[in-house]
Amino acid sequence: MEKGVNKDASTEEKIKAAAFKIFQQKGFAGSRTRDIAEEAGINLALLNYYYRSKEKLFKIVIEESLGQLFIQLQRLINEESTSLSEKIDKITGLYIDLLKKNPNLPLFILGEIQSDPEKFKKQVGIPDISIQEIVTIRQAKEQMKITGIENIDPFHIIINLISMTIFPFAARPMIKILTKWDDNGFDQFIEERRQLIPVWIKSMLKIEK
Amino acid sequence: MEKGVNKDASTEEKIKAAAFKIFQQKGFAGSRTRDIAEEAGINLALLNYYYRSKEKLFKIVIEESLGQLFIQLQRLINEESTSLSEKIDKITGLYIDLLKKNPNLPLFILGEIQSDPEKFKKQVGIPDISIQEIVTIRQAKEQMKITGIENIDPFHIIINLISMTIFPFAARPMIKILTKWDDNGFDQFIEERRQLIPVWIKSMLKIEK
DNA sequence: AAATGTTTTAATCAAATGTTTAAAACAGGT
DNA sequence: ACCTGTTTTAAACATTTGATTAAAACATTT
Repeated sequence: MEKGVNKDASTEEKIKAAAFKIFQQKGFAGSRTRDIAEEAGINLALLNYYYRSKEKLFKIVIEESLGQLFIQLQRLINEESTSLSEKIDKITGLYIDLLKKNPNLPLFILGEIQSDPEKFKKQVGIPDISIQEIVTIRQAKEQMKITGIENIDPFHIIINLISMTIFPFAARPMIKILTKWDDNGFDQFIEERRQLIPVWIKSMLKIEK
Repeated sequence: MEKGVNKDASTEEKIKAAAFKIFQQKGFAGSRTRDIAEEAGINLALLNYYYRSKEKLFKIVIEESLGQLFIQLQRLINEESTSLSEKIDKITGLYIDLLKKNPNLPLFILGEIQSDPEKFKKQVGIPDISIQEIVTIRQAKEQMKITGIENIDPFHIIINLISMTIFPFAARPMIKILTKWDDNGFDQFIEERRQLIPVWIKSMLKIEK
């Protein structure tokens, strides 16, 4: 076997997948390396053998989590051929698709930032994608020559889109408790929102103050 | 001194206040009893002397945190004299006022639910206040005899109100990183939203699908 | 099959951390 | 001044937990 390269990827992957799951569920401080090892079905020492330390493993999980979220987003926003209206549809859909696969992701990311903003800043290069989002909408605003929203910072609209899309996932456990829905009920609720959110956002762009 | 009653409330309060701060910032697992003791400026053993255990102290913090959030809300919603429009203004304002004082609160609560929903269910009686919110809007919907939203579950509107109000606080550290705002800039942003959110919500109630 | 490099395991270490203990300091009543 | 109950402190305890070690198991090459 080639030296030092192909170290049986399956074990390495198993650990990372387990770390993803546990970290997202419990956060960094709440996750024990033993839990991750057990979840991965491997010996505890292997975790350090492959990833050196809990911190390093965590950093990888954070980076890949954010990567999932931001890279796709960037690609979408930069498509110059698509209209603003279409972009709103697509961004909403993109978020929802991603979050349906990783419903714990938003709270995980936001929680870790809150618990230690400095560490986060160091570990992750600040993504300037969201800033591009602002630029996009700002341009579009002019393009559409809408009167009456001149005084509303388009950043509000972006935050609204993101809030209405992401927040229900962050609040999912609480919503499930309150409404007594099962996974299916929640899913249906989200699918309704997939259609509704773009309508609301577009109407906001037309509202005169 | 009277026996067993007035146990120098100041110490007990100091511990609780410190616990509030640390728990909300770091979460349960991320908080060390030593941190709390230091923050409170008291000897470590006093924490157990007054509150028996970290768990018990945590439970108190959770309960009072939720209390702040829900009790006021309930009072407001039950005011039969105020119109729906006014209620929307007031609920938005109430949330914002509360969150300006405790910006870490939403992420703290939601994060703890995510990390262990069962523990949370046990520790806190499920608040049925939010359900009343639903009822309120449902009634109002009929009152207003709005056509066209017959097929939109008013729960969506409530979630939108809550999302647009709470989420920016949950994302506050990230927003501050992205926009490079200081506390003041963020504050101004929120004050704009205090006025804007009710407008958006009311317009949603009028949108035909 | 011997040698060499890689992966896995069981056992152990050292530090962190929630909790307890025993004694001291303090306050109020007699 | 003494007693009694309360509050505070320093030290210690026991467990948890991230990390390491040394040896075993496995695979590949020669």
